[in-house]
Amino acid sequence: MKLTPMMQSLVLHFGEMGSRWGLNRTLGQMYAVIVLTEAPLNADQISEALQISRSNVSMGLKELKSWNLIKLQHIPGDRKEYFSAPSDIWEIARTLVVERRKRELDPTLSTLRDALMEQPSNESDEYTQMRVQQMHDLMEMVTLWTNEMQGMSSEKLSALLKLGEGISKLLDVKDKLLLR
Amino acid sequence: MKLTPMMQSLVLHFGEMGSRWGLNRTLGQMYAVIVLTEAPLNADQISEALQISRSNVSMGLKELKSWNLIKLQHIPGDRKEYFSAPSDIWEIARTLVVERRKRELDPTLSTLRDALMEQPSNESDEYTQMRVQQMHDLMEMVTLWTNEMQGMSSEKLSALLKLGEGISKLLDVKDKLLLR
DNA sequence: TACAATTTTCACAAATTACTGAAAATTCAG
DNA sequence: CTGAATTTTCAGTAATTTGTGAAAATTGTA
Repeated sequence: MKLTPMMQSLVLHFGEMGSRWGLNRTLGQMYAVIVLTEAPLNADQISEALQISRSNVSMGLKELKSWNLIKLQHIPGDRKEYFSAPSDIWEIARTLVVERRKRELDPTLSTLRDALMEQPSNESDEYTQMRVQQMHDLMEMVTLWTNEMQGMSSEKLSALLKLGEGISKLLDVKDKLLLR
Repeated sequence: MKLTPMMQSLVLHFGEMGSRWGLNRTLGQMYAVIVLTEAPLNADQISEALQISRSNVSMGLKELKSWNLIKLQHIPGDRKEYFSAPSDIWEIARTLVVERRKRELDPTLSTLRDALMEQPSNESDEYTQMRVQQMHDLMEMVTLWTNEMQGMSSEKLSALLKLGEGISKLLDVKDKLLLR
């Protein structure tokens, strides 16, 4: 499978970004090619398109599966496995958010809770615990929020994000309503 | 500077997480010790606390400065430079969000725009462009949203996050109000 | 200005992470 | 059940990233 120049440059860019997104170069490139191609792709096609070894593709697919970012499908009369990305970009975004939260927040939340259970050994530990408490509360709110996001339809999510600066005004309105 | 066991374990944890947060182990540890200690710290203290070389600390501080995560201050009668984190945890969160956006979204947004300007070479490129458009729109909304966040006070931000599942209901209410 | 204290830079070394090819394991059509 | 097709694993290697010490640059006081 040969990539068009447009695809080529997008794939290269997503490769660069991959590492900044907690994935890595190859994973970024692989996901780019899967997301940006309409037809489901098999491992050999990805391997050829990106000029990387078949085994590397296998490992990458394993990782993408663990992120729930790809869908496996079969094509009648073909024994190979084909992969595609969700057609709804909001579904991809929701998945990315929840998976990153799992990896970036959940373990920390648990460590922070442990620290809060400990007995402070001196006044310095007391300050530490105070900060830990603040971080914990903040992260817990973010967690609740991302959970909420999981239950929202793409339409609703889109409407929420479109609010943009409106969110600030909406909050004010809410306060007014409750003050009555 | 010797770390208490509580600090020690928190610092180790934030080291582990550092790499998942787009920083790296040392940067995570450094920021943990700065955030969790009340008094401002100088490079030698950090170097000693984390058992890493003075030059490594210097590079780490440079990086933390570029993230706007630390404040430089001077202590009367001492020529050394001392660093501390903002006391408001929400300020730290806001900074993290905007800096990650700069690194993780802005460059991609620009690449996506470039791809949208190009002339599709065939129907496959047309599909690609359609997806690029979707990603672009989504990322632009997120950008607007994070900008909005920058202008919000810690109190308001906290109130917004506390809404939790309330946000969904609030959105419904908003629609009702507008439908009248 | 001179110089000691402090910070920064940078070439190299160490550590970590990613990639490959070969071999093992699995899958499924006949 | 067999065996060819396909996927996965894994040990070794390659590439990248991170950390160090020595030297250079900067800072600020006397």
